[in-house]
Amino acid sequence: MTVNGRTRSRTQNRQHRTQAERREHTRRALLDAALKLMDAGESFERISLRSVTRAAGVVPAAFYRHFQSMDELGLALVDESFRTLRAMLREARAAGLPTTRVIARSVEGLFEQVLANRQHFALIARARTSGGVLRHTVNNEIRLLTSELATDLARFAPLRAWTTDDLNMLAGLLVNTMILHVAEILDLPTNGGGPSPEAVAEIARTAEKQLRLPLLAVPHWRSQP
Amino acid sequence: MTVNGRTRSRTQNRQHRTQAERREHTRRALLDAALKLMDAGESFERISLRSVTRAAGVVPAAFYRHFQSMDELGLALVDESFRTLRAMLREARAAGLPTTRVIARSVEGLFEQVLANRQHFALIARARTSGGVLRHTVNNEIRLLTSELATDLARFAPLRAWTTDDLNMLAGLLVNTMILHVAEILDLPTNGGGPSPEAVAEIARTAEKQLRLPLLAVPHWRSQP
DNA sequence: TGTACATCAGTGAACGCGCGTTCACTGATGTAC
DNA sequence: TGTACATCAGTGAACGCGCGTTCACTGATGTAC
Repeated sequence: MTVNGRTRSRTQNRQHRTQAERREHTRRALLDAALKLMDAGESFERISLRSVTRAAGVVPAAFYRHFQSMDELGLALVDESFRTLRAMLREARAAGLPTTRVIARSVEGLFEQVLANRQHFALIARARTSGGVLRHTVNNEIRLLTSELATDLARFAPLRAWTTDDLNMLAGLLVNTMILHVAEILDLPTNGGGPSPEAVAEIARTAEKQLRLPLLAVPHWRSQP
Repeated sequence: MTVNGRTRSRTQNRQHRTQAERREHTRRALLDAALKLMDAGESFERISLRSVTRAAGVVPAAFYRHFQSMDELGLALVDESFRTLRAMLREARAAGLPTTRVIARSVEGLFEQVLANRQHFALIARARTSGGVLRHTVNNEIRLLTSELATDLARFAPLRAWTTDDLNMLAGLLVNTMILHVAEILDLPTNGGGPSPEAVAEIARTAEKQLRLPLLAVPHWRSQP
């Protein structure tokens, strides 16, 4: 590959013919570069604009053709990540509610999705306690998901008499528990391809128990304002 | 105050006569400066060595008389913070276990301590999901506290038949829940002195319910290996 | 279809800045006699 | 107690580096005729 060849392929963004395609290609490269750096263990705050453009194979100044700042890129990533998560939840709801082993199946399904979308979930898990704009956005999204879960829960017979407040309390407990275990999954050492299935199964077992325990108490809880 | 006077007071570290006192004074100033910066919202990773020395009123090079790196200072802070937390827990245990309103009292006590030691708890809460050395240290300490709680729980009659695994599962659920709410307390807007008592009480109410619910299920749980 | 001009994604060089780290130094405290 | 020397916490200047941001530019794609 000649110097000339390399230069041409960079400025032309290879196989993309139209400007719109080139533009989208670079934008994606920037987003993916940031996700890759986060997945490699860096917290979003620590990632520099220059390291993103470097990983995307583009000059630093090119960044500004797509985002005004790293914060803006971060918000785009949060958006994208929650779109992944919501799509997953929508599918899970559409599939109907199996009455047997609901909990075990849900945990399995979530963990599968987490491993299939490592980068998006790592962003959410990491940004949740970071400084800056991302933290608030992520926490708001999580609050939203929690109250959606509360609405779902309200449909179950044993929970119909519960106050909204108590439903949110229960949903919050379940969501928080799952977030912890998702973070654990993402922290697992990953020797080529993913963490060991045994380690994942171990975490899944604990997660299932921690979900089952509070639900077991439902019939004995007296919900009052 | 003359230029001469200012210079003298800086090099002499004011009222400290012995070298040991001077040394300790500066070390404390560095630790406190880092805590102050974290309490102000920065994540530990983002705090620069120079900003710490600046806030401590000392020249950057002086830092190295006390710590080899920011990581070393961070570990000293984690140590200190968990010493605070452990002291609190030890006291709570020594005070005996009130049989009525255990949960409400525990939550109140913890939240009081959190507000009295904002900086130490903010460090723990923030470092838990940061990158770098601090995260592992903090998570190990939390795992340790969790298994200590499991040991305590084993003394209660309804839990005597539980497996160690299940006790740890329960303790993990309780600890994780409390960590979430401690983080919420620390996130509350603080208008001079501390967050509004109403906001704290609201979080306390949710926390109490989220602890009470799984405990309510204890008599109905069949613990088996 | 062919030509002349406009658009604009990406370039490359430059800037000033705060960073971590080094070093020889200063001057107050500590110590041996 | 007084003196001479050692120790060492903190100084101040300097370094090279990666950072975010700016700018005039280049050259391929898009468009009007």
